[in-house]
Amino acid sequence: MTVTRFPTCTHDSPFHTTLRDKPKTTYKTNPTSTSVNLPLCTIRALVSTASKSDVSDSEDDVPLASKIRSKETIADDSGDDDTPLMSRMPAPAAKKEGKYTANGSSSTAAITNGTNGNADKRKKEVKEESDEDSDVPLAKKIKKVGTMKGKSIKVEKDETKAKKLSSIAKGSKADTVAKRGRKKTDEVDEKDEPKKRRKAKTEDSDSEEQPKRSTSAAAKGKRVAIKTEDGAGDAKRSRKKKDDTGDEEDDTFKWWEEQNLANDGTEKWKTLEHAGVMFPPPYIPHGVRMKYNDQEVELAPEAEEVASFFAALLGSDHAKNPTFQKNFFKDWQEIMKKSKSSVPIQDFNKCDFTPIFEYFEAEKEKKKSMTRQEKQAQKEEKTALEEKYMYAIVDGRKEKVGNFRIEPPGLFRGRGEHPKTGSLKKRVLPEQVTINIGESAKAPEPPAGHKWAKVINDHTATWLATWKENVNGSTKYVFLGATSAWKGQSDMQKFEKAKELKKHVDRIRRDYTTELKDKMTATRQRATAMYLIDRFALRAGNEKGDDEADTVGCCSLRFEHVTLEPPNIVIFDFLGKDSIRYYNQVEVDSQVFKNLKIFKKAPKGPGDMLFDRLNTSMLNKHLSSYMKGLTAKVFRTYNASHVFQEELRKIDPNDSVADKLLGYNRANRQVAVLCNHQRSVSKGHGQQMARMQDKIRALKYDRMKIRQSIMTLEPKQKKRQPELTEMESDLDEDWIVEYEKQLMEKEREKVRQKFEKDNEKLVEEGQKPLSEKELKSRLQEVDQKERELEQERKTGKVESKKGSTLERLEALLEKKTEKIKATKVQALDKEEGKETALSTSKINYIDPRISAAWCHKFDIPLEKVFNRSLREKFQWAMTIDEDWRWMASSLDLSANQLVRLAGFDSSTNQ
DNA sequence: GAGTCAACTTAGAAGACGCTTC
DNA sequence: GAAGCGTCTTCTAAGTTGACTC
Repeated sequence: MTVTRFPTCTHDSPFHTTLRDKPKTTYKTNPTSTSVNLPLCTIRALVSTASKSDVSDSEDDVPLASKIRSKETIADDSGDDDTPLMSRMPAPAAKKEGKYTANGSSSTAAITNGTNGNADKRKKEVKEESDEDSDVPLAKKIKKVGTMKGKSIKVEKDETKAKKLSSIAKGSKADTVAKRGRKKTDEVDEKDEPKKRRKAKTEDSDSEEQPKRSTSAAAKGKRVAIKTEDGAGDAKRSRKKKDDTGDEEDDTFKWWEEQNLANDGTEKWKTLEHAGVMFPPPYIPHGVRMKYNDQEVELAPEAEEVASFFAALLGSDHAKNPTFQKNFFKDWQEIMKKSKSSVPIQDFNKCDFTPIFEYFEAEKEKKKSMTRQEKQAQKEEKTALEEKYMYAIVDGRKEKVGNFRIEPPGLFRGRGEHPKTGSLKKRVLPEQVTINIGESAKAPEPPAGHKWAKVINDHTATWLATWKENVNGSTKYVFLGATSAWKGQSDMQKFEKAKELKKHVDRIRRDYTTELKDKMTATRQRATAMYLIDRFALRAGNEKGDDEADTVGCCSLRFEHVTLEPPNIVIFDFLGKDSIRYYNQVEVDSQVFKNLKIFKKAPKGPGDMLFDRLNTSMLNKHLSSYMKGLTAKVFRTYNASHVFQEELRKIDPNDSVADKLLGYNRANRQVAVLCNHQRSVSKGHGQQMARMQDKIRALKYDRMKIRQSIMTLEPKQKKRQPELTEMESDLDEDWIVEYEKQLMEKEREKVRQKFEKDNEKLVEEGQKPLSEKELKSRLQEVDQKERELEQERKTGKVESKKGSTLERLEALLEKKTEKIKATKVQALDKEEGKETALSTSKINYIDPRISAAWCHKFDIPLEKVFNRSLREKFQWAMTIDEDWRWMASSLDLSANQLVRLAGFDSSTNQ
């Protein structure tokens, strides 16, 4: 039995094999297999681990996974102090002794807390420097701060380089100065903190707001200090400078520079203006007749509209889904009852929607063939109609609205086995829509002849409009866009909360480990669930209704979702959010294994809840006793960001930018795998992979020929370099014969083309074209080459070109080997990435400040890791705190220290 | 404490867009 | 300039969480 784990992880990481809903047998494959058609788990493991050197060619025939494993073992044994959090989860004995404190954390703690050997000296230095700094005239300080603020990381590149050079020359003086500044602001922050608490208490008697205050204290404290110095607190709206990334100039409210952000969780705005929502255009009948029982049918416009919803999906998985078909047909018939069709439609199987489908296809083609100008005109027309809805004015600031369009009618595309998939989503009328707007603002006009359900002025809500959809009765909202202050603040608070968890996580782990053995079943269940959420990034798992898809999370796991294989292997196999399959085969703590065995014990059977004495609210209530606002969800954010930074630490600082980026993407991928973020495989993926595989084989063939040339030229090399005699993997006699045949065919084609081209040229120049005899002679040369190849195959001897030397051939061999490695990595990367979606983790789970700091540290242009949308969404992370960037540029901080300072390292746990 | 609901975040699919290659 | 492909954007489904009610 092979435990499927990520060989990359030097710890008992929560990485797992993640698979779509496919037959189980497909995945229970030996991960050490070398077959080209590697099982996904293996490929993932290979890619995530394979670095340039990992895809070592000299070990070509050794299973890659095995190679990686052995490497991993070495890494494991190295006693690396920087072992990530999860590996420091102690073995049971250590747990008993309460050895949860991270080993090797002293240096880290020292960096953060200033408690290492030189700490006192440093403290003194810092204090002196800090005092010194306090004498700097205010105007100068403002200037100093000002030059750092508001610039993109890339803009600062040269400045950073200069700083680095300067600090090398002056023994990191720049660094010391920067630290001095940080220390000073920290001190200010500390002094201010009790005041802030008092103020907060006065403002809000509800002490539950504490975490929000700590959030602002952590992140805004320094900002507050800076603000106090530069007196720019009233800069409600600052103009973003156009950076060299080509981004447009725009108005951005830099809320992260504000001192007094509305943070009490009640009032979100004082004034709010917007233009309401945009309704989809009314249906215009196309008049194309579908067929019923081979007969053309004339439908009333309402019925035609619904039929068209289905027709547009012909060929898709939805249209093939029997539940989808059934629900659509039922709702369509209801619509048809209201109007008359020329032929009564009773049986779905007799319906032929192809004519409508073809009509849509033709329309698509028409659109495609429009000229550039026509397309542009259409786009401008659309923008003109939408413009007024695109922005809202919140407290006098212009903010982008996210989804101002009312969802158009259509067929509900429920995922997985949603019982209501295919049901008709009816057209939303203004009478169903509630508008939320400021009292002083003019309420938007509803479409002519209509009125709004309600117009309200709820200052505690961040939605601009809401309505209820008819299929599931769920509430839909119009919110501001991701770049808005509301969303940004909420995002930042989320990451601050995750950072805060690091202060508590050791205690939480210690406690749940103890509670795994508790007498009370409910407590043991809770502890076991916490273990699973923490270790495998499972979602909380609310219970679901019968009218929803049967998906589960941790608390809602059932008997059949967990298989136990002694001594301590657990196989999870269930459908999670969006009906994405979660399959993971893991080793667990022996007590967890025992508990799961008990929770599955008879009379429980399929259909029974594993944690029958636990639910998400009980779990979250318990978690919040450790830290205000701590819920199951926070563990996902915490572990994702933590894993990400740990993976970044593995990147060699001396690597090229391209290699660093490869490392960055791999780190991102690890997080995506951890969180089970999947995507569907693109249509052409198989073909693309086959092409890449062909390319690798062709390169190996070339290398084989070079090796043979070396041995022919210098037979003694066989003894000196026995690997020269090794057969290339993936190449066999049959393949070589076929390949050479193809090669010669291509060669002949080239000769013919060249011959024709030569003749054309000659004719152009008024000369006599070459004779057919010449062509024949040239082709005979290819025939000769083919015979030589055959001979080489038989003898294994390859005559090298004139002037070839051993050195040259060896250089050529090395080059070819490098090329093979690079192509293999590329192929593995592609294969691994085929069903892993990186964007979800980047958008939602990884603290953008880690990326920003990393880019800054290694001079990587930010746009290489964040596209324009992300740069806008995460603006707060780029400019919020000088220290993040400053830390990144200081030379005496290692990459490891850097990421620790980014705040996601468990080794700083208290 | 179970049930319900509002309000928000997280998620993958699909469509749009733009770059590269032939 | 058409095709192929990857990336970005939009859309909306599907989660989580906390408040409220009984």
